[in-house]
Amino acid sequence: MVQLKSRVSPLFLREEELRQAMELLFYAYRDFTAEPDSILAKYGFGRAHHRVIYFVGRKPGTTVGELLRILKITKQSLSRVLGQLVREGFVTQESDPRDRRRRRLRLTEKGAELERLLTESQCRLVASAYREAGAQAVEGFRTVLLGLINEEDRGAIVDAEPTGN
Amino acid sequence: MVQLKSRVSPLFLREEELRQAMELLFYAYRDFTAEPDSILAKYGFGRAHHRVIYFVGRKPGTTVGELLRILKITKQSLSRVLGQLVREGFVTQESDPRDRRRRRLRLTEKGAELERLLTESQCRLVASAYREAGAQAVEGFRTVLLGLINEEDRGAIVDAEPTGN
DNA sequence: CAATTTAAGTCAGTAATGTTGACATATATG
DNA sequence: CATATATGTCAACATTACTGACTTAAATTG
Repeated sequence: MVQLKSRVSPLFLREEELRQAMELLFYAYRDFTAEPDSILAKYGFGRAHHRVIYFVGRKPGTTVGELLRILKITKQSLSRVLGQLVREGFVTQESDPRDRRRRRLRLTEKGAELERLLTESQCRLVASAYREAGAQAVEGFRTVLLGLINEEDRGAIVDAEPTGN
Repeated sequence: MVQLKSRVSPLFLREEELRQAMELLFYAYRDFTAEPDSILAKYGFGRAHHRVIYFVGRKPGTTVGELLRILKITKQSLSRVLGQLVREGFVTQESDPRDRRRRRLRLTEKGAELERLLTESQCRLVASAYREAGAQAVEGFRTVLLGLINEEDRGAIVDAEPTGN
């Protein structure tokens, strides 16, 4: 089969390989978000809330502008979701003392709890895939995904060291 | 730094590693869908249309039920998008002669053209990431992503051989 | 200091994508 | 014939995103 196909079209395997990558990304993302989505639904939240909770938890003190650059959505879209999270006591805002235009965002204890719930769920999935795949595969996974990401953002991910403020 | 942190919490690197995976998936998916999204916008379509066009193009003769299992959305959600694609001449439906309840879906030439446009865009991105990463990394990428996917669906991706009907 | 830029927020309208629930039709199968 | 299956449809609604126009407060710059 494979021999026949590659004789007919030498590009077949290559295209097949690339299409497989696309499908893997689709299915993986679909399943990667399924459990968090169902947890969030219990809180009346959606995937957008998850992203805010995740990135604020990941880097406490993030500003609104930073979130906008990460999420690549409009200020108005973020505002709705962030406003809900603040009103419902999952996230706090406080002016940065050095530049009081900036609002530093942080999770409340309630917010941190939800963040843990969501992250633990995804950690289990990723940890299991990592274990099954092995360290070398994990390295390849990271390399390829990094290559899919906009160059400007690559640094932010690799460097990411939670500074604690 | 790393030494200090891993002394403080031996689980630090592990959790850090898992969080990095989550972020890689988020950023990669964000950037992976960006270009198709902007192409689709010119046609008045969105990501949902892309998925239908992609999977119908990938496996001509797919039925509605099969699409529903792949996309994991409701019949009503699919119907809206699929209906548009049929009405606007991107997809055709014809009853399966053996089981005339089933509608076999296929791309029209117009649909195939759009599919190529979208897939080529993503192919370029994936091919570039694959080239930079190397064959071994690609293998790891596939292994890990496969591990993130629901077991039931894993087979479908690996086996996937377009039968041409 | 005055003018400008930056960070954030707000109001209004619109669109895409998804959901539930109820029901209809055609076809296949036991 | 009764039932199950595949598909389609109507209606109402929620979430997430968008554009455009404007405001406020604070920092920066000439």
